[in-house]
Amino acid sequence: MKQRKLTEDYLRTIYVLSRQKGVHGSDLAKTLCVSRPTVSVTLKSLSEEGFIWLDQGRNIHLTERGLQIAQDIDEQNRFFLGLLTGLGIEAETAAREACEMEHCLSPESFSILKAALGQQSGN
Amino acid sequence: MKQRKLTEDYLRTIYVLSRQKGVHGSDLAKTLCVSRPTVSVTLKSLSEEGFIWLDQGRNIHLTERGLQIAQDIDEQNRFFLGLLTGLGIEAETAAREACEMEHCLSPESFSILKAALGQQSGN
DNA sequence: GTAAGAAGTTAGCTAAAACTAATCATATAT
DNA sequence: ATATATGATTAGTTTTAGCTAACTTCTTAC
Repeated sequence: MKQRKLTEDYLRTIYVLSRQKGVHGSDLAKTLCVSRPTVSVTLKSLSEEGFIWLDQGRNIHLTERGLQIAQDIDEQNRFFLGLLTGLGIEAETAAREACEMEHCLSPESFSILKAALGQQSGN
Repeated sequence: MKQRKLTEDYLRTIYVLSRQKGVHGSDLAKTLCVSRPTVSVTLKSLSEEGFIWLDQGRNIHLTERGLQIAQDIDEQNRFFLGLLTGLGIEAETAAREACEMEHCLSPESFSILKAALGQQSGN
């Protein structure tokens, strides 16, 4: 796994989906719009890197380390989404752009930005 | 040329360097920290896509289309750099993160964000 | 109990973007 | 004028991340 964005997209998706129900590889394939073999290979490397683990029912779970990243990225996503939609940018555009912005800042930089702009975006 | 970020990084670098002097492939290799052959191949595709052209002295020039992108990305870079450093984030971190953020927003979304936050960042 | 279907994996391919090594071209210095 | 050094390109390799096709499992229906 080389690209940070790819790891973060998988972890955030697992995090969001797992709040509804058990997450399987096929759910990720659907949500991330990639094939099941691609998911299979990517999950193997995420598992080897200690971000996720699989139970006996093939449900995907985040490790402590994976969860920390997923929560940070998810919070950044919601922050930037709120900021952009709050400025009147169309929902689909804002969603696409927030999905890019969520990968730019370290947790430290993000918390500084959030503290400075928090009031404007409603978060 | 598939990745938008790659195109934009090249165009912005050409734009910035060309305000000092004529830009050659070797200058880009140095600034972007890639090999000369990589620059050569990338410039070929940027040229085929109508973003740049080369004069007889092998100086690289932006086309109208390339210049528009380069100026937009450069302005976004300076905006985000100002925003992050203005919040007290360390210069090197801010530079690295601004170089990511500059690729996230469309010109339209950026101009809305700039209008809303312009006063805080000093831009 | 077996057939069908859904989920997962393996194998093999492709494209993008990087690299090194080698070659080609040009320009400068003596 | 020729040798050296600088710059550009070509060829060939590697890695990452995607794909399809084929195979394996597992579950469920009859």
